[in-house]
Amino acid sequence: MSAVLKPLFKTVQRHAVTSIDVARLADVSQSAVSRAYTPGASVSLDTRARVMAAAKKLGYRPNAIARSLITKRSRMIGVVMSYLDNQFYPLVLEKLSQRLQRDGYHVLLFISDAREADAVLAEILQYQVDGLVLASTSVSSALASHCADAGIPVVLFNRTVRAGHAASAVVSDNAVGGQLVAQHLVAQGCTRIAYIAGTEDSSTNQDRERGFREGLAQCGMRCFARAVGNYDFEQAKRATRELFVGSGERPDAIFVANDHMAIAVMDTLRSELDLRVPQDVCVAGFDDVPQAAWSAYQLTSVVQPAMAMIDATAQLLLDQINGNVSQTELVLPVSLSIRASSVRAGL
Amino acid sequence: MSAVLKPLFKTVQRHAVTSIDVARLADVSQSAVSRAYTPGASVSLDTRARVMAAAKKLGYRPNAIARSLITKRSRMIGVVMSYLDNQFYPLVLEKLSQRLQRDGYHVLLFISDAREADAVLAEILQYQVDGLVLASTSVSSALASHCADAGIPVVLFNRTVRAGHAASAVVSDNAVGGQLVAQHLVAQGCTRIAYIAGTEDSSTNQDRERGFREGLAQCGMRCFARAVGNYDFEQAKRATRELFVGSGERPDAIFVANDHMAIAVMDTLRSELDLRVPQDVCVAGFDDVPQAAWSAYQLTSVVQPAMAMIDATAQLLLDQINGNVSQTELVLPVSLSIRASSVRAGL
DNA sequence: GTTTAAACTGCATACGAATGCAAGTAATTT
DNA sequence: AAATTACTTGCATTCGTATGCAGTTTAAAC
Repeated sequence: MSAVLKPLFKTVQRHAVTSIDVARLADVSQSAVSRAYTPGASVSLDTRARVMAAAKKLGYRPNAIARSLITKRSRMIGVVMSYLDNQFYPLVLEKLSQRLQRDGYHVLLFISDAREADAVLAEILQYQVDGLVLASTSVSSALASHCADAGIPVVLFNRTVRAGHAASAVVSDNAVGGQLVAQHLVAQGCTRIAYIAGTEDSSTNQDRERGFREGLAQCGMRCFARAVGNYDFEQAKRATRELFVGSGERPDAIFVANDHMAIAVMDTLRSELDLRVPQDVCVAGFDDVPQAAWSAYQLTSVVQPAMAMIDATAQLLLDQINGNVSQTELVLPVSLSIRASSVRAGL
Repeated sequence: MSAVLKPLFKTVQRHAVTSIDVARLADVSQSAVSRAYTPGASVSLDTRARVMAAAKKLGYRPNAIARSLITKRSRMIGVVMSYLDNQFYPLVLEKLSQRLQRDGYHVLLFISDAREADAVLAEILQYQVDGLVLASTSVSSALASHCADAGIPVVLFNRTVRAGHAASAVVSDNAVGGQLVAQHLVAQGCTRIAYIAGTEDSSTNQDRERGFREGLAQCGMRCFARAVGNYDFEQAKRATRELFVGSGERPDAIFVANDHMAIAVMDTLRSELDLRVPQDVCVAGFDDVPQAAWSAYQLTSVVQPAMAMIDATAQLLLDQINGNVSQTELVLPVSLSIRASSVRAGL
C-alpha cells in the first residue's frame, strides 16, 4: 500500500569483498583464495572447499579488473559497428556475443559512424580489449592495420582491407553472390537490369558490383542503369525514383546491394510507382535478412552464411589471441535464395 | 604482386607504454603524467604540454583497467538484452550506446535468455560495471533488486519490477497504449476484437492487455478472443491461425502486443488465410518499429517514446552513479500512430 | 624586501588479484 | 629408517595509475 521509504541515501560504496576478506574467514592466505579460483592451480580439495564456503558466505566475486591488470588479459572483445538499422548487424551482434560468451569473453560495444571512428578507437584501446571485431564499414583501413600493428588481434567482419594494409578478415563471397544474381535475372528473361549501389567505397559494394557485372558480361549483357543508395533506406527510395524517372526505357530488374535497401526499393516500386514485383520489375537483394522471407516481400536474396562467418570470426580472433595463428582472409561461400520477387510467372 | 611475408610470428606482447615511460621521456614524475590526463588536476601548462608531447611520441594511452582499479569506476555500463530480432531493441541499443558514449561510458553487452540470466549476471558483476540496464524481460525481479542491494545502480528498461522489489525503471505508458488501441478499433466499427499476447509474465504484456481490456470495457465491449504469441514471430503466426480456426464467428480486429508479432500476424492473415487488412481484419501493434511504416504493412501502432526513454534511462543511471538520486519509476506518455492497417474505408 | 598565499611537483602508498620462489608436509621409494 | 619425490602453502612482489601529503617554487600582497 504505502510506499516503503527506502533505507537511506546510499552513498556508501558497498565495501567490496576482497580475496583478503575471504582468506581471513577461511583461515588461509590470499594466494590460496586466488588459486582456488584458478583452474589447474595447486590447491588441495580441502582448501578449495573452505575458500568457496567462505566466499559464498561473504558473497565474494573475483574482481575481473584487478585480474586483468596482472594477467594482461581483459577477456573483453571490442566490437565496432555503425548503425543497427540494417537487421543483418543486430543478428550478427547477437550471435557473436553469444559465441564469445561461450569462451568466456564479453563484448564491449562501440557504435560509431565514420566521423568519430578514430576517436572511438582510441577509447577502445584504453580498455585493453583482447581483440577487436570491426564490422563497421566506416573504420578506415589504416586504422585497422594500425591496431594490428599495435599487437592487438583484429578481425574485419564483412569487409576487407585495402591492399598494403594488414588485418584478418572474414567475408562472404560477395563477387560470386553478385554473379549468381546476374545469372538468375538473365535466366528470368530480364534484359534491362539495373544496379543500386551501397556505399561506394565499401569493399562489399565493390565486390558485389564487380561480380554482378562480370556475371552480366558472361551472358553478353551490360548493366542497364545504376544509382547509389549508400546502404540507406531513404536514399534507396530516392535511387529507385531516379531509375524510373523520364520517359525512356525503364529497367525490368534491379539488383540492390543489400536487403535493407531492396525492401525500400520494393516499397517504392509498388506504392509510389505503381509497378508490380516481379511482373513489371524483378528485384534481388543481398544478405538474406529475416525480412526478406516475409510474405509481403518474398525477396530473392544472396544468402550470407552468417553463422559460419561469426564462428570463423570468433575462432580467428581467439586463435590470434592465443598466438596460434597469423593473419588470414577467409572467404565463405554464398548461395542464392530464390523467392517470388524475381520469378517471372512465364518460366 | 607477390604477397609480402609478414615480419615474424608476433608472440611478443607489445611492451605496453606506461605512464612511467612517458614520465621518463618528459623528465617529470609519474604523478605528473597522471595529472596531465586528469582534468582539473594541479599541473602547469608547461608540464602538461611536455607530457603530451612525450606521450604522443611514444604512443601512450592511459590504461583504463589500471585506472578503474584505483578509482573504483570502470566507466562501463552493463546492458542485458534477450534477443535482438525484435527491431525495437537494436535501435534502443544503438541509441543508448551513443548516449552513454557522450558521457564517457561504454556498453558491456550481455545477451541472455531466461535460462542463463543468473549466471550471466554473476559475470557482469565481476567486471565492476558502474551501472546496469536490464532490457531483457527474462531477468528475474529478484535478481534486479539483488543488484540494487549490492549497491550497483540498476535501471530496468521497458519493464517494471514486481512489488516488493526495488529498482528504478523506465517504461512507457503501456496501459494507456492498450486503451488507445481499444478506443481506436471500436471507433473503426470493429466489434469482435481479439488480442494476441506477448510473454505472459512480462509487465509490458500485462499492462498492455489490462489497458486494452479497460478501454474495451469503457466502450461496453469485451475482448472477443485471445491467443498467445510470446513475442515470437513464429508463435504469432500460430496464434493467428488459432484465432481463425473453426467455422464460428471470426475476429474482425486484432490488437497484437508488439509490432514484431503484428507483422507476422498480417503476413499470416494475407497470405495464408487470404484475408484483407484492414477490410476483413484490422490490425494494430505496439512499439512503432521502423517496419510498421513500411508500405507493405502500414501498421497502426502505439508509439513508444524511444528517445525519451533512452535519455531518461541514461540520466537516471548517471544520477544514481553520482549519488544524486534514489530509485524512481518513470512512465513516459505514448501516442497512437494510425495507419492503413486499421482504418476502415467506410469512415 | 619580507610575509603570505597560491600553484606545482615528487614521494610513497594503495587498489585487488596472480604468481615465482622457498619452505613445509605428506606420500613414495630404496 | 633414510632419502627422494610430489603436493600444498604462504610470502613478497607485480601489474599501471591515482592521490594524500609534504616540500618547493612562484606570484601576490603588504
